[in-house]
Order: sequence, then structure tokens, then C-alpha cells
Amino acid sequence: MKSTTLMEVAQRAGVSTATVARVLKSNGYVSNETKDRVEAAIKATGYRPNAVARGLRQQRSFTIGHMLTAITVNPFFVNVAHWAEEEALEHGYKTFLFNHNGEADRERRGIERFIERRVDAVLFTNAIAGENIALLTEAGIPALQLERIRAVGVPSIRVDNRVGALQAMRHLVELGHRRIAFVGGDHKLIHRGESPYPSVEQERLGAYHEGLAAAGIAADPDYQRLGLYYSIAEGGSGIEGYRHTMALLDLPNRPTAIFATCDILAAGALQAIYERGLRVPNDISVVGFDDTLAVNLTPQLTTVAQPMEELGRAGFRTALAAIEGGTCPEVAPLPSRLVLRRSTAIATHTN
Amino acid sequence: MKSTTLMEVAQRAGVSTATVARVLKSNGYVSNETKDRVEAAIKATGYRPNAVARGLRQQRSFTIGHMLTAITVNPFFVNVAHWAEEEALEHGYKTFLFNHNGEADRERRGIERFIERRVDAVLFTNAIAGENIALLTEAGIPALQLERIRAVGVPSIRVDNRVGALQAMRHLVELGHRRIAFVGGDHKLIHRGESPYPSVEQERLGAYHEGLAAAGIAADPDYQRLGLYYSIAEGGSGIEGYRHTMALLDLPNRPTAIFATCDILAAGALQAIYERGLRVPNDISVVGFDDTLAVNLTPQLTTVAQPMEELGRAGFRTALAAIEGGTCPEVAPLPSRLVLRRSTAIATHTN
DNA sequence: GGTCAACATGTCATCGATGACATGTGGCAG
DNA sequence: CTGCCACATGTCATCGATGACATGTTGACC
Repeated sequence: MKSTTLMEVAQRAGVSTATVARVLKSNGYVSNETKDRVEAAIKATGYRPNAVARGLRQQRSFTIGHMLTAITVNPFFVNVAHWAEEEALEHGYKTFLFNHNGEADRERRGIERFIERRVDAVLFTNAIAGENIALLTEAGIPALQLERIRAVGVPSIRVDNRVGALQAMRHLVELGHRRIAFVGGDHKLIHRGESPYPSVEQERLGAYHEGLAAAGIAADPDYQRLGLYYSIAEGGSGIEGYRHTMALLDLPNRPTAIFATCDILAAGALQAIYERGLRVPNDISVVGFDDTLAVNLTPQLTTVAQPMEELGRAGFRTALAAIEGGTCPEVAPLPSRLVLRRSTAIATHTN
Repeated sequence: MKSTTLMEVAQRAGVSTATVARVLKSNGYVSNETKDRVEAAIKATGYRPNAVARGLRQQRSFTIGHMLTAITVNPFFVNVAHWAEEEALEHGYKTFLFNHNGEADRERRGIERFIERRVDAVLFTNAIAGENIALLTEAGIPALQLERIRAVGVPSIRVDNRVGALQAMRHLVELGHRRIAFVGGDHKLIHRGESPYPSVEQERLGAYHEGLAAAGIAADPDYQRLGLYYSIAEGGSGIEGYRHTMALLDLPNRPTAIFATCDILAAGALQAIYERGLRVPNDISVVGFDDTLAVNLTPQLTTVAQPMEELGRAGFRTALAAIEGGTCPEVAPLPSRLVLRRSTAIATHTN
């Protein structure tokens, strides 16, 4: 049952293993005649190089680790992971995924597994604890953070949340909305530690305020609802967005538009609005974030798309550069952008 | 940069590598004194065993491959893969994913990569070509098919689609529905090859007809819409379900309930119904399948849940049994079951 | 006091690929 | 005719863990 080895191919072709290696790598001198014989032997035996042995010898596993959260809940992570994997494949690499579900302890165990398997680098889409990442640095394994802002002392590839969020705000304002609510992640709730850089949550909230200010609209604290995006323990539905929206709809002066900074939150918002017998976008406009669930919701969601493919691809490419070059090159933030669909319309009514 | 080796730990503790190995495996005789010394050395160096070297030596990589499709489109696959991975972790294994996107050529390349990396087994959630899978058999790597019915000569863990689908039909009938439409996958379109076993599509369609018959309802061919679940090329939205539903709503005698055999199709159905100004479940009831998007749709979808966690877990366990035992044990089909939410109601109107 | 078993630890070949190095040929320039 | 280089192929240590096997030390029992 054991698969063919280089040695067996060599014996069958009547040459040494070195010669077979030369043929496989097509470097060094090999006569056409032996080359043909070796290739015939390879074909006949169905030989496939053993990546495990190669990894041991070359001290390089051609494998990277990818840490993420909530893979069963938030398609954002699946997409980023998928595109990083695609890029990895094109470079002869494979990816190991690890889902830490937001638990620091699981993250540590995942990193330990990565180290044991001698991954050449680790991508983090949503890193938790700096001390966990230190394990990697000690082992000399480059780490890279995606999407999230440099929060735990690791180089990162950021997404520019501001551009897209500002486009969304401008879009709503142009449609005549002035009572615009914000439903998003709570910086304090989501990040314990301090960081010199603004979090994704702060960036999105900041753009909301910037958008209001640019339109000369005073911010109403009642319209600003912060919390979790979703609770993995609760199955990860948009229940948070549902609750926030219910509260917003109960306001004496309810908003005419809701900017939810996650499609999952927006999904909950749509459910609340539907239950109240209101229609989107006729009665109330909704904008989401991420462009994950958007096309499958009713109505299809106008949302700020994150560059998931580019994030994943650039993530792997940068990790590879770190593996080969020793240092992690800087990458400019990738822009987010508004995608128009069917959940926004002109603000016609007053209440 | 290089991480600590067994040898280094041994030198630091002043013992041989064999002794360190004994301490790590806690088998064989080791005096308490040396054991303490070795453990101290392990701690001091932060030693972590090299799984690549172990894999080479033991002729076992403690890695399995998981082939699937449409990972960015259909959360079903993500869930199955996630739970298989969870189970794998608990047994010291890691999973490599490969997304073949429905292309036989990609599937072959993926399998080649798996073989090169010497995975100990391969799980298929949606296998395509038998000749690809033969590559594994030749290499002596056990293969196992999940969800799909034994279609390509590999042992499989099936889902009993019939139970859940019958529950759904009974549920609709009990609510007074008699004009029940079916929107689902087309067996002929999805499977080219022949198989002695009914496909998932045939099973679901069969249960639909069985449900109708049990209620004494004559099947109306206009109510039966078959096609693809989604097109990956088109971004994978529920557009197919949308189109089918539009056609159903255009019928002179439109159905009062729709049974869509995929939540993605159901999502498209909800969009179509909404656009026509009808309400779910008041005007028309919808039942989905899979329980993937269900909680995030508006209204939350009554759907036939697939046992994704159990499928993934049982999948890995069975693969492990095949790895260790040489043969793949039979596993009884896992039941699907109806989950009641908010998209079904009593059939009140006549048109 | 000799024998045997339990205890304690060390040596070394092995897994398969790789690449530095060694060896060996032929031809052409000087 | 010598020297050198392009060409062609082979040998072998190495990567790190593992486990079969060898060696060596007690202590207890007959």
C-alpha cells in the first residue's frame, strides 16, 4: 500500500536517486536518453513526490496556518480563507485552518498545532491574544494579521473601512435621509486591550459621524446602537441586529435609514422591520457591511463590500514574502466600497 | 530561527534521545529524577515535536483531505468541514480542505496534492469523478463520501433526506395546503453518471410526491420546478429559486406553499414573493432545506435541517476507522428533520 | 553467591528527498 | 599531447523522531 518512492523509480530506471531528482527538478545535466527512461519509470509507477519527506529535508513544509473565528457563522472568514488558499495553491502551498471561536485558549492550542506541523507562516483573520502570537515569534514563524488593525504587535494588511462607510453615508444623505441610525460593533466590548491604532469598529463609527457632519446632521445618541456582531454561542444569527432595530423602531422619531456594519446585523434588522409590517426600502432604508449575506437577503442588500478576495490573496503573498525574505513587507490598506442593491430608496415619509 | 529538536532537549538534559522520547510518550522505564530533568529541559527550550519528521517516520501524516464544492456559496459545506475538523482535532489530526468548485479537473489536481502530502484519508462532500477517486485507491488511501449517495464506488455516509422532507410535507398538509410547489435540484442536470442508488435530488423529489400522495393530492407538473441549486459562476445567489418562484407566481392557480430543497433556493423564493408584494407566511408558505441561511432570512425559514455536525464528526470517525482498521465500516444514514420557524402558516386564501 | 527479572538508559537504522560533493567521460583548445 | 571544461551520473550525510535492540544496574530469591 505504501506509495512509490524516488528510490523505486531510480531502480526501475536503472539510475541513482540523484538522477531522478535532476529529471524532476529539470536542473543539472541529464542525457535525453536517461531522461526518457526516468520519465517512463515515473509514469509507470505513478510516482508522486512525498511532500512530508521534502518538508523535513528542506526545513519548509510549504504549508501555512490560518487562524480565524466564527467560520460557521460569518461567511466573511470563509471567503478570506478561501482566497488565501487559492493564492497559496498557485504557489505550491496548502493552508491549515483553525477556528478559535473567539476563545484565547483555543487560539493558543491552535497555534501550538501550527508550530508542531511546522507551518511556514500564520495568517490571522481576527487575532485575539498577543501572548499567543509571541509563541510564533519565538519559533521564528512569521505572523500576519488580516483585516483587523495592528492590535497585537504583528504586521497587518488593513481594510480601509472609512472609504466604503463614507460612500454609504453619502448615498443615504443623497437619498434625502437625515435620521440615520448606526448599528455596529462596540469597540470596548470587542477589544479588551489598548492599541495605538483605531479598531475596525472605531473606524466605521468614525465614518458614520464624519458622514453625518459632512451633511450638517447633528448626531443623535439614540440612533447609535453598539454591541456584538453576533454571539457564536447563540448560533450566530442576527439577533443582535434584530434587537437594536426593534429599539430603534420604538423611538418616537424613528430613523428612516439604518447603517448596520455587518450583513448579519443587517439581516436581523430586516427581520425586525418585516415583523413590524414595514417595508424595505419603501418605509426604511438599510445598508449593510461585508457583502456576505447581501445577495441572499430580502430585499437584496445595499452594502459596503470588503475586498475579501484581494485580502486573502494579498495575505498569502505577503506571508510568502515574509517566508522568503525574512521580513514582512508593508501593504497599503485595501479599500472597501459601496455596492448598490435594493435595500435603499428615497426618504419620503416623515414617520 | 530553527525550532528545538529532540536531540537538543536530550543534550540539555544530559540524556539520549530515546529517553526523551520515553518521557514524551510516557512509556518504558524512566527514573523520576531523569524524568524531571527532561521535563525541565522541554519547558526551558519550549520544545514542540516536529510533526513532519514524525509523519515521515511513522508513515502517517495525521492529516486528512476534505474535498468539497462551493465553499464560498453554500454554508452547508463549511459546516460539514468544520465539524469534521473539530472531530479530527480531538484525535490529533488536521484537515486539508480542497474546493473543486464542481470542476472534475480541479478535483483531480486537488487529489494529487492530497496524495503528495500523504494524507491518511480523504473525505468527499460532493465527489465528482470516479476516475479521480481511483487515484486514491491506487495510492492505498481510504476515501469516504459524505451526504451524497454512493455514486462513484466509494463507501459513504448518507443523510436520510426522506424523513425530513416527509415531515415538511406533512407539516404543510396539516396547515391546510394542497397547492404545494416543489423547487429543487434536477437529478439529470446535476449527475451525469448512473448509479444504483437514488440521488439526493431523487430522494427529495420522491418524498415530495410521497407526501402529496399520502394527503391524497394529485401531483401537478406545473408545480414541479427542477434546475440547479445555484451557479458558482454567477456568484452563487438564489437566482434560480427566484426565477422558479416568479414562474410559479405567474401560474393561474398559484401554489399556496413552496418546498425549496435548499435554503439558497428558498432565499431566492422569498425575494420573488416579496417583490410581488406578497407576504410570507400570510400569503404563501415557504419551506427550505439544509438549515444554513434559514435563521438569517426574512422571515426566519422553516426548513429541513441536515445533521451537519454529526455528518462531519461521523465522517472523520469513520475515516479514522478505515485508516486504522483497513476497511471502512458501514454507517447508518443520518436523519434529517424539520425545524419550525416563521415561514409557514395556515393556508387561508384561495388565490 | 549465582540467577533472573525489573528497571534504566543508550545506539542506531529507518522513513524519502535533497543537494553538496565526488567521480568519470569526451572533446576541443593550446 | 596535455589540460581544462562541459557533460553525465553516482555517493552519502542530512533533516527529526521513533522504536527495535543492546547494554548495564539493581535487588531479591533460592
